[in-house]
Amino acid sequence: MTLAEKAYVSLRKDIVEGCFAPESPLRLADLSERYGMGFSPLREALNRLQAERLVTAESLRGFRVSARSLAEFEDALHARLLVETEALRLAIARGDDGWEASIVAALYALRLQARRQGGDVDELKARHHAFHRSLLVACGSDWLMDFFERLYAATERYRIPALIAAGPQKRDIDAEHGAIADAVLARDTRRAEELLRDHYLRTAVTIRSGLAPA
Amino acid sequence: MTLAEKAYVSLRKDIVEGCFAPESPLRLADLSERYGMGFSPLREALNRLQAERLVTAESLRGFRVSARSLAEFEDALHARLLVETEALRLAIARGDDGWEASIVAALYALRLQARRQGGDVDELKARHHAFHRSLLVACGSDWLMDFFERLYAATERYRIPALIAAGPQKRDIDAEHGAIADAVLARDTRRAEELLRDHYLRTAVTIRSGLAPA
DNA sequence: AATTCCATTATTTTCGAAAATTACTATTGC
DNA sequence: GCAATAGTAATTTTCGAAAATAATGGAATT
Repeated sequence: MTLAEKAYVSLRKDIVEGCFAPESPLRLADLSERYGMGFSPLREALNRLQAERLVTAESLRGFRVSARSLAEFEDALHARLLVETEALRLAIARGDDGWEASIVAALYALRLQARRQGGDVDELKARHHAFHRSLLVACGSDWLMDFFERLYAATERYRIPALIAAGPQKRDIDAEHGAIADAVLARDTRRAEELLRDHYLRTAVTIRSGLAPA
Repeated sequence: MTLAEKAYVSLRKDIVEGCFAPESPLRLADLSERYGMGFSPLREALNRLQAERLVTAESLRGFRVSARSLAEFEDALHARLLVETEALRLAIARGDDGWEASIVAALYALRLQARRQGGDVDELKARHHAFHRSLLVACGSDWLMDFFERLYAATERYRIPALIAAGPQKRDIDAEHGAIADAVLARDTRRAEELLRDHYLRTAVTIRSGLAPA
């Protein structure tokens, strides 16, 4: 893996996880020290992230972490529902046995990590992402999967801080995931779409309440 | 405008217009000579285009123009219909007088250029793009507009060569545009969606017939 | 003849410095 | 006191060379 690729992965993770505050400038000298590389690979990574809307660039004034706002979250949520319900419909129509098995496996792995007390939070996030991706991956559309990845990252920037702010959840998220998986495996398109939609709308409620005061 | 931005604009245009054959390698030395700049701004532009799926990169083997295939075209078309019908619905629901006026203006400008014999083809393409964008811009969703721009570029890579290959059109594209604009201005969501859909599906027929032999 | 190995060449990737631009600070003039 | 300004520092952007890696071609070996 080249340095530019490493820079892309690290920066993307750190931005999504909120290590850099929204709108804070991403100075090359700082990044160079933080990640231990020269300017060139960092600039390449920043350009990729710019195309993904995770960072913004202004001519001759460098790069900043993209702003967060309620409006942008609502927009991303709306786009996400559009993209994911369509991808889910296609996946249920097209998915084969291997796809079904991969959903079961992803859900199982997610639950293992969720129940492990004091487990690695990064690993939990990765498995959560993997589960949601597994539901859609059989849609067979590179474009929809690309949009899914973008929107997942965009909304994750809101979800993580909101979860921390909201404290203990009243929701049984594990059960929600289970119900979605059941509906998908039963090829019940309408029910799966509805459950996935509700799942995201419930998360949105938490995020909105955490975002309103800020 | 920085050199990297110029490189991005030029490269994007040249790739969409097919100046570089699909899958052909984009060698830095060649690009450096073609665009009259060093490697750094070119690499930054290529990284942005990679995030947009117009170029592909392989570690330590540089960049290539993304492949074209019937499957990818069908995928992009499908995603485009999903995104644009939703954006159109929102725009019709939300657009104000200024938006309506901008559609009338864009259509008028497009027709002027289309009827000008021997006019600048680049200008015609730009106005065609501007007209289609004007229909959607009132949707108020940055994400959907972002996806629109991506998918427009992706499908334009197929449309231009197909138009050349197909020769004189039997379609009255001008009338199709007019009908779409009329339906949108009448706020007839269902009809507007249907006409836009048909418009793209007709273009798709031409593209498929031009792509099948290749 | 086919294959492996090595040397050479071509190309990408990265760095460090130079150039260009912006941001900051202190000073001047009113 | 405050705006304009010149000078300085900080920062981004770009270049050219160096380092790293891949591709090529030819000789030696099986």
